[in-house]
Amino acid sequence: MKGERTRQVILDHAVNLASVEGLEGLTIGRLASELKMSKSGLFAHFGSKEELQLAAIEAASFRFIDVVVMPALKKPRGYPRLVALCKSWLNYVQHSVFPGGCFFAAASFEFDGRPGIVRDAVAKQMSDWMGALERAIRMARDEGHIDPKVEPAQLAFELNAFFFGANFSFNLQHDKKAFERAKKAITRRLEGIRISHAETRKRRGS
Amino acid sequence: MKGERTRQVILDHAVNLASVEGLEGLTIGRLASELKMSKSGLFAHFGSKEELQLAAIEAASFRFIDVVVMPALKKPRGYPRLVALCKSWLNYVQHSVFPGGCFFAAASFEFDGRPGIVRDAVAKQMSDWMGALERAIRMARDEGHIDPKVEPAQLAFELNAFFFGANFSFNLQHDKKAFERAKKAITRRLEGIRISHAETRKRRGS
DNA sequence: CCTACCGATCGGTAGG
DNA sequence: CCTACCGATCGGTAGG
Repeated sequence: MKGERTRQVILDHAVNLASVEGLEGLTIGRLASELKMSKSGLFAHFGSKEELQLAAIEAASFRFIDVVVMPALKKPRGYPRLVALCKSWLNYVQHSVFPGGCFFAAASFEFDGRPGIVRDAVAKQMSDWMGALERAIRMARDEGHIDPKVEPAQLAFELNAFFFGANFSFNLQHDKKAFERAKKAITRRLEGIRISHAETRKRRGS
Repeated sequence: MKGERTRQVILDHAVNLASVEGLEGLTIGRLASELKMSKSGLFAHFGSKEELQLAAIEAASFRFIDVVVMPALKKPRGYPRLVALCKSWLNYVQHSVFPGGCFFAAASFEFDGRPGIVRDAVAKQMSDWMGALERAIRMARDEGHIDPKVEPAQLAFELNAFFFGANFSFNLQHDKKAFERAKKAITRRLEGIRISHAETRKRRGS
């Protein structure tokens, strides 16, 4: 129906605006005027600013999954998928999928000092993402592609830190070497724990 | 004089408030009511919200230098000072020197998608900090404490990413292992490029 | 989805 | 440093 389509148009714009102005800086008045709607007409779709924020977080997560996670899932599980996930994250920031930089990095640092259900929703999205990253690492380990002593949560922490670092260097510092640096850091870390094909076969005893 | 003292009290509070609510979320009205001053009396110290934001950034930088940079400078240049800098950064977040988490990490992600002089001031503070980190690395290299092939800017990028990662895990995720993870990541990276005392003497030909 | 409105708060000013 | 304001905008409501 039409109401649902309008809602999607609103949310798409809300997500872009929030990535620049923050989830608190996102205002119903500005959103309405940019979309040439009345404030109350737009407001009626959500019922409160908090609901709008929660809906924006959900919409941003769909976009993130679409652009970062899904393409990587086409790669075979193990080392190739893990590398694909890292590459598509860096691409996602490089192509400014959200105009103000990574929506979730911004939201994480905006809400990390405040309580509330918006913060909880941001934290949930981030731990879902860290969980996905961890699973990709665990699979690579179970496939015998990386050192079995690797702790998935530790490596996920480090990779995510490099992603945040790339987002920071690129968007705040406008450093052209941001992605080169992040790639170098990630590659060194992953190559350091990689097990060669020959070694993988040997370990499997095949 | 008394005006200057009042100004410091205001800025001290402004910095704390901004670390939680963001530099845009910092409002003159709330600041005034928490300090039991009139809005206009407080306002007169700065002349505009933008000037208040710039003054808060400067005050935050003094606090940061005091707590993170100065103590590390007491250590001998080279590897010990580099390690001290990393440790005091993690301590700084662990002890919540700013109640809402690292002021500069928050400000970086808040302003990374917007133009203006506040953004420029945040970017300047961050590149000053990255510069200090780079210098500490370069000294360690020049002292023969770490592999001469290390690129200071690359390593500074990586260490800073781990700091942001620790801030994220600790403040948003309330992960008790945040600092353990960051320490492990930093230690592995630094130990990997470290040159032993014996080796340092040999390379110097002494 | 709209117009018309509400009280509260925003940054900022006048005048002292 | 204050009181007393200003226009603009905030989130939200009434009624259609």
